[in-house]
Amino acid sequence: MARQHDTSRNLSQKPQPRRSPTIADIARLAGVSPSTVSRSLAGNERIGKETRRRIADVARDLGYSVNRHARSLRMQRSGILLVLIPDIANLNYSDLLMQIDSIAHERGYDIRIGHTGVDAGRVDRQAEELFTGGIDGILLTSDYCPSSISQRLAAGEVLPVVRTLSPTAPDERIVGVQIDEEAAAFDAVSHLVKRDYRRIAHLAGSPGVLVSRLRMNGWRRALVEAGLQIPDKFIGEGFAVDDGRRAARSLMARTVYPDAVFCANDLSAYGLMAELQANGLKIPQDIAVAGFDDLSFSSLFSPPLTTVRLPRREMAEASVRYLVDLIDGKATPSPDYIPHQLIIRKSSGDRKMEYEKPGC
Amino acid sequence: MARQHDTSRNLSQKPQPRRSPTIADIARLAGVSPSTVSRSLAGNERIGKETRRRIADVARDLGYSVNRHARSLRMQRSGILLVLIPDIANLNYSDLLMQIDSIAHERGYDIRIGHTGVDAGRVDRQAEELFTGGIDGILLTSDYCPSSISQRLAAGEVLPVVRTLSPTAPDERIVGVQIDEEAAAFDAVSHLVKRDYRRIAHLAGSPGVLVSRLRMNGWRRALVEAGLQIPDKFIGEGFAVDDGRRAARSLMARTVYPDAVFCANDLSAYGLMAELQANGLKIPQDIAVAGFDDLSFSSLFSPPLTTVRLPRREMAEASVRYLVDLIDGKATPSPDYIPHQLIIRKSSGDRKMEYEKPGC
DNA sequence: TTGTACGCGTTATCAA
DNA sequence: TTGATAACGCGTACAA
Repeated sequence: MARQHDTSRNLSQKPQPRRSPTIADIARLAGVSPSTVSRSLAGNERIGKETRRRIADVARDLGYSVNRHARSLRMQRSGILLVLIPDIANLNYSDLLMQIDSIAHERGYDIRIGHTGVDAGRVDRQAEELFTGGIDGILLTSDYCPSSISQRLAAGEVLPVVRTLSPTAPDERIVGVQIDEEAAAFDAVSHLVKRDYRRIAHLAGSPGVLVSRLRMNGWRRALVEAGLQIPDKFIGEGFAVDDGRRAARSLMARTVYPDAVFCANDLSAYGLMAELQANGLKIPQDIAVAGFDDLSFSSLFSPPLTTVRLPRREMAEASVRYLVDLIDGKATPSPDYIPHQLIIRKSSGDRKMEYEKPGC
Repeated sequence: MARQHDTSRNLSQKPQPRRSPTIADIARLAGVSPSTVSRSLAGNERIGKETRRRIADVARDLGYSVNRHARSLRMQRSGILLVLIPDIANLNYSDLLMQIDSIAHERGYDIRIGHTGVDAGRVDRQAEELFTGGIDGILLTSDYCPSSISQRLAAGEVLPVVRTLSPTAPDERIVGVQIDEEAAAFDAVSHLVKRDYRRIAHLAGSPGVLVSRLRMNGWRRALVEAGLQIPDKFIGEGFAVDDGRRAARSLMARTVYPDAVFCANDLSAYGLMAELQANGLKIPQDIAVAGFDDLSFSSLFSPPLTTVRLPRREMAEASVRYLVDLIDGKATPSPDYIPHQLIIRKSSGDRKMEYEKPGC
């Protein structure tokens, strides 16, 4: 029985958002024990039909919802996946993130974001929570891997960690979901060859990153198979828009221009195109361009950019599924390559074609 | 004393990632009580110098890190902010999100993302955690507000909820951090007028959204003040790229073209420009274009897009600070408008100017 | 079918 | 300066 006369406490307490209902509250009002409420709300237990209804009613009336921290503490399981992303404001990652979020949700998980590009120390701390129960698993999307993770991996522990997007394995033991980067680059460059471009330069990514080497290898192999000459130097390096701009300037400083450029990603291709166009060069008439990623803006540029479409949806799906299986302790076979696709747009138009460019 | 001979349990247990150290473990090894460990690790308590050192050493050796769920449960405080975002893959939001994340971190908070555009029911459930201790506060970035929040707000409760980016208040009681949308639109259109454009059309946003009405008002007012005719119809509606494309087609179906279009946001301006250019129209010679948002790609288009820069960094900073103050129960004055800025680029180039377009 | 008792890891209060 | 104790809200083994 509540003591009806003890109003002093109510009067003295601050206007704090009053405590939200717990299963104990429901139990009291429904005239059952807390454990019965817990079981009933969990669903799949043997509970009296009438009891179940009464509990459900009270819970609804009270606006009950479970305290996730209490549950996580008790269950030693949080239902949270940590996704490590270098840069949310990069469309390649944010698009992937959206897919991951939606698929994780289908599997009953929420995601937290670890911003590796901004503050690695902070991300390392977030990753530690894998061992304190704060998070259940980690999804890597770049070659960054928190030190605590790689240490334990090296010690032979099996951890719920999966990598996608990036083909780089910070540790061999981390399973990855990826495309065949080299084959994709090969396809893109071979397409340029087929369109009669002959001096095909490469805007390489970052030298230290495996994905750059793979895409470069694809480019090189395509040239070799076509019997074309391989330039001794790239026209530039880097994945950022400004790297593309810089590459364009260095390109235009030469005596002989390439007639096509295969860029390691779309972003740098944007910068390259913008700078070339700002200096009066026409794409693809003067120089053709191809990229890698297929960001949503690539179809909007004038001319729209030919590029390799990264199957982000499929990668998200496969990697989340794999990670969840790992968490559940189910052994699953290591996944195959996800199929990629070359999207041909006007930036690589056949140089001998007539363009529907009006005017001029 | 640990029973040295009780190895049976170690043998029988599965290769589970063994339990991570707790303060109890540290206490045992350091020869003190758990409470002392807790206080010492928390920092600002009166702890013996030697004791403190010993505890710190043991904690480091064990690789201890705090269990966030246990702490949150005990503290009734999670250190997590829920940010409601319609679409992470929209640069306007993802850029804002990055700023928010970084500033929230400075203030000691982590953020969780609520994807209102994808699954509103799910977001409503996430918002419920404000009352169960799962999250400490909510940051709104669109006009979407979870039902449980608006209900309690309507009931007069004071909640740690702040809105930014969107000028729409789902509820008057929610404080907002915003720019003067109407003035910004006015500035953009006035700039077009100054550049001698006379038939300035408007690609409106979504009719139901306040931000659309504000930007439209700014457009209208600028025309009125310049003594120009106000078209009886918009050339289209919507914020998406495809809405811009559609608007371009409807525009080109007319007998008299406008000579400039003020778009409610950059994304729709991208679509408009792409479609106009695909049909041989030149920007700005045939039609000038201005947008709103200043996404990072707007400087890359050819021609680069004139637009209103949304001060996302400043908005993130002010709104997070305000939210944290609200959580801490500090009364702060409602913030003023954040200053905006018009970024003038070539898409609104003076029509009488000679362009450095080569060729032709 | 339901209730009792306990523990998940932490911090706050109180007493020493 | 330190330790014992309780409590945050939940789920579950065990007993009834």
